[in-house]
Amino acid sequence: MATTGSTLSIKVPRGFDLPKAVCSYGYFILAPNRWDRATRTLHRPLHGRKDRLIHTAISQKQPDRLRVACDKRVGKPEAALIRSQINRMLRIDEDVRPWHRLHAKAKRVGFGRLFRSPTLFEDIVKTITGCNVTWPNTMRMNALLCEHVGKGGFPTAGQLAATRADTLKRLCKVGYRAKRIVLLARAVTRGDLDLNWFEDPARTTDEIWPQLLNIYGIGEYAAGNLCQLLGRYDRLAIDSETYRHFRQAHGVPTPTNPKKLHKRIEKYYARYAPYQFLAYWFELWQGYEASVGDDARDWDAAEHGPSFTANQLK
DNA sequence: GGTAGACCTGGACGC
DNA sequence: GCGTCCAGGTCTACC
Repeated sequence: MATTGSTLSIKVPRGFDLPKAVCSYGYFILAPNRWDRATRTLHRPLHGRKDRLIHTAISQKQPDRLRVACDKRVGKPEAALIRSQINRMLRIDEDVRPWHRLHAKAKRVGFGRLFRSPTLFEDIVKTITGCNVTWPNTMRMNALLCEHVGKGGFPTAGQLAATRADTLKRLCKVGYRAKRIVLLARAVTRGDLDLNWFEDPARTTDEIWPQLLNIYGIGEYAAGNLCQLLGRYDRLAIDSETYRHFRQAHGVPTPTNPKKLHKRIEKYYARYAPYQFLAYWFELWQGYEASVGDDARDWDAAEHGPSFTANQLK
């Protein structure tokens, strides 16, 4: 880190644990995030004023605050931008107490904050790159998006809107997803799709759900995943991996009709309402850790990344 | 409303 | 080395 940079401090609530907040959802493995397991530091380029890239190193030396080392000098307005993005990624402001009252085991191990991206736009693109593809391929697409379009950071909507779908397909190997990503980026930059609308806590999940499905390329699984990324855990994101997990964890035989299993899964997790997704993800994540044989905080992206796929865990 | 096929890529496998 | 098949979620055309 250059000596000409700035260091910021972010206050965190009691019990906040940076490694647990980071290593809680697969997106922490995706570029441009980089988790240094030896130093328990998250390295992440963020966008400052006028979209300039600021490389940050986020660590927790004290229980009540995070230390953010920036490679550039940042003024007050830019520091606020950086803080707000880190706040979103780590869900620092989210109140996990109601969830912990409902799930004693999750409380005991400090599980409750799921890692996400600094912007909803990035979360949507990451969700699209996670659909209909194995996890190592998702890792590759995100790395190539950052390398070829984002100039090292995650591409902004403006950068992606200015890219042709053919170019994206060729350089970033995103396949048919290229058109979906470019259309999304152009809708955002034109103002046709207001992402702030989705972040408004006053909206109900029932209001948000059909609007998510209206986004080209977002189906039921992706919409469910985006709901949890928006802090709404009352919808599940059911995919082939959910089926695999539920069958294994709950001793359910492979059904002849997947729709019946779908309903059974929804019925089972309804007991944790409105935190169905957290309850599901808690089970799944513990299963991953048991399978890998390591605490998620000690995972290495290259070594453990390929484990995140139903086929590998059968 | 339900369903089959296309969309892409990387990896596994057989030859 | 080449061809074929498979996994993965969403969209579209068709019945």
